[in-house]
Amino acid sequence: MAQTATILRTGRKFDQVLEGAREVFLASGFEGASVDDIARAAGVSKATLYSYFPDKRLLFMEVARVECQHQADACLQMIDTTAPPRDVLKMAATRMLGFMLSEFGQRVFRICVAEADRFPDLGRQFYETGPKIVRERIKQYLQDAAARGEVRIDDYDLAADQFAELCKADLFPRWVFNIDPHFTPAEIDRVIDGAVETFMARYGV
Amino acid sequence: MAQTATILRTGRKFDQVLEGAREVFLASGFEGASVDDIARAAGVSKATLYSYFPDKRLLFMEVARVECQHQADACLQMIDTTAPPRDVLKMAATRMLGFMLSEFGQRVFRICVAEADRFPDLGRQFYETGPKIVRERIKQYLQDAAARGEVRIDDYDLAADQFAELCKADLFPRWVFNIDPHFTPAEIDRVIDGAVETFMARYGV
DNA sequence: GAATATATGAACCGGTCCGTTCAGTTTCAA
DNA sequence: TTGAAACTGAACGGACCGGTTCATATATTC
Repeated sequence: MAQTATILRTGRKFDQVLEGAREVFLASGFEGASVDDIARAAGVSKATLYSYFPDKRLLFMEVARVECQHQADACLQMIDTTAPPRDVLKMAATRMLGFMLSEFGQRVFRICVAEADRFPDLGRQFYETGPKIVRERIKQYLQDAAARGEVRIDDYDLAADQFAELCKADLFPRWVFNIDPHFTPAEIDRVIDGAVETFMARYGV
Repeated sequence: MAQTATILRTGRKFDQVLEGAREVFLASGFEGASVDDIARAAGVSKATLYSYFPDKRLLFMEVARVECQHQADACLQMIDTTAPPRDVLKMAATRMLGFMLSEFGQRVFRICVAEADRFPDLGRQFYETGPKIVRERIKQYLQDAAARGEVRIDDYDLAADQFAELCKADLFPRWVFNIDPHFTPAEIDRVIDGAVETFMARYGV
């Protein structure tokens, strides 16, 4: 009979399995990770693993779900939005790049892109629990700042997207294409300052 | 004895093999493409395929090499750089996005990201035969325009990178995260015009 | 301490895939 | 026409992988 293909959350070693899967999936992607590897990394027998998760795919989706949830939680801590625009933007840029350039952020991005065919919702889920939240925050801040007369913007959506993209100048191609994926603080500051400067040149009062 | 592991280019069906491999690799990536699929797509027996290429990996690398070469050739046709900056930038943006948003450009990008571990040089090769060439062209143009007093720029590298990133605002996240990867000309124009406007607000005289 | 739930590990199955082999066929040039 | 080079198709070995099974062992609960 068709057993309900859901996830069993009770049991002593559920968290071990999830943590091992997280580790191996992040390191090797979906296809590259074998279930035996995951069981070994989790310190658990394969039979135990399969007693919790009906198949590899659902295990992967659960790992992705939890990671996206963590990301969303981390995004909730925000910045002092009463400071001058240049300072707020600089803080926001620093935070965004901090995540984007982290080992973890890069791995997640790679997996989202690589598994886009196999898991069409993965990218969406990742975007909505991360970039989208940040984008909405920046947009909200820009609207408030405009009300205070600190900036003048016609298209808030585009402005927020532009700022996010400006922060990736130079850095993003370098790491995504594996050219020189090692950044000094000076290099990052150069990009952030340049992004703020360009953004304010267009939208500052 | 150790046969030299090089590629045999003579033979009637060499091009067929390469074309079949191109088709299947672009559609399915490296791991997703089976050698049997490629042989079938090429209309060639697997034995023939292996008489030309010592293994799947080298076949993939040769396909990537040829594609990157084509990309480099396509980049050589450039734009009328005597026009006003706004027009030149708009043309350049249209060309860049035309490639980036094309089915082919998107597939290549996905494969570069997905196979970054297996083929560390792939991303570099792709970058140097495409984005880098465009970047150098834009940089050169900006220097010429600055000499003509049309723009005022301190960091040409950063300016070129910023412009390229500005062109991706909104569009890039939407397709890379599979959110709404269908763009109307109006949406593209909005981004391009916004990119030119922001760029010129910062660097225009 | 007995009963029950949970975990083990090793073997196993069906499947896919890469790469090889080989006897037989087609192509092509001399 | 003849002979060598290129090609075919089908099969095969060996490796890996996802998922299952089961007899045994360990932990928990009453």
